[in-house]
Amino acid sequence: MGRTACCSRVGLRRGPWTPREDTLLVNYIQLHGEGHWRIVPKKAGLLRCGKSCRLRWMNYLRPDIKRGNITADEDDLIIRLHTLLGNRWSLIAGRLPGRTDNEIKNYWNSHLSKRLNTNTSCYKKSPKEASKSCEKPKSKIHLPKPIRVSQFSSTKKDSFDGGSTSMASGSEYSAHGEDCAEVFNLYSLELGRDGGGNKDDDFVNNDSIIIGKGCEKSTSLDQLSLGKDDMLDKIFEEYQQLLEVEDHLQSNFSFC
DNA sequence: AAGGCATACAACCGCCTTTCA
DNA sequence: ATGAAAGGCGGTTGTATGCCT
Repeated sequence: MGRTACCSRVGLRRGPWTPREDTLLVNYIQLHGEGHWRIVPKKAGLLRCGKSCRLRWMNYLRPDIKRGNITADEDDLIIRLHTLLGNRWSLIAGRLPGRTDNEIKNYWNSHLSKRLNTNTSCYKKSPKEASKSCEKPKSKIHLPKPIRVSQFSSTKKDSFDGGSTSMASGSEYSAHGEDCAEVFNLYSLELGRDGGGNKDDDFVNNDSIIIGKGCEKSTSLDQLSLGKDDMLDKIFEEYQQLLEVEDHLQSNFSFC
């Protein structure tokens, strides 16, 4: 509370990272793993704040980051997920292996938001009707901010387990637990069949929420550490579910 | 060729949540 | 129970690059 930004301390470098700094950071993390970002710069010999190191690693240096253009499939998935989840980039990124929240956020801001703003056509409406009543395509079904559930959130210890996938695994937790339940609640709200009672109660307390195949709230470590293929399968299944639910929503609501 | 403008994206900021002593 | 530290997230900014006139 009321702390100054760590990067504002005098003597610390800011701005673009040099290749040498990247190398120092990568070498350090390969040796010691992620986490304890506060001490990373000191130990790695960097004149950066810990937060800056974390950001650089998460958004740029991690070996599992997929670089290059967003594919059409990813593009489509981002749009659909954004429709359901809003600006919750980390959740969206959790469903796009190798993509970072920052990258998706940038992509959205520079490409998709403009594209969608100019595309005022309405779902399944005649051009006539659309031009009459559509101001904007419905793209927001926002929930209150989700509560982080400690059961699923990785602890500081967890994040220091030496893996290169701390962030990714955290996202996987989300992808298969927390936000699935959340999306389920969201679907329930939209479909007018509240899962019963306070959705936050469900979200937090109901250990047996079943979203459908491939999206159950699970607490098993085995399930949390899914293999890459399993993860991709699950993502694909969830994608299909999103499509189905979206179709359902479209047939139940008039969007404009 | 040069200047202005638009775009893309890396990086920073500030706030919130979680953890732990 | 409480407060500080650390991690995480979304919004915003700064700058490099490309395109257009």
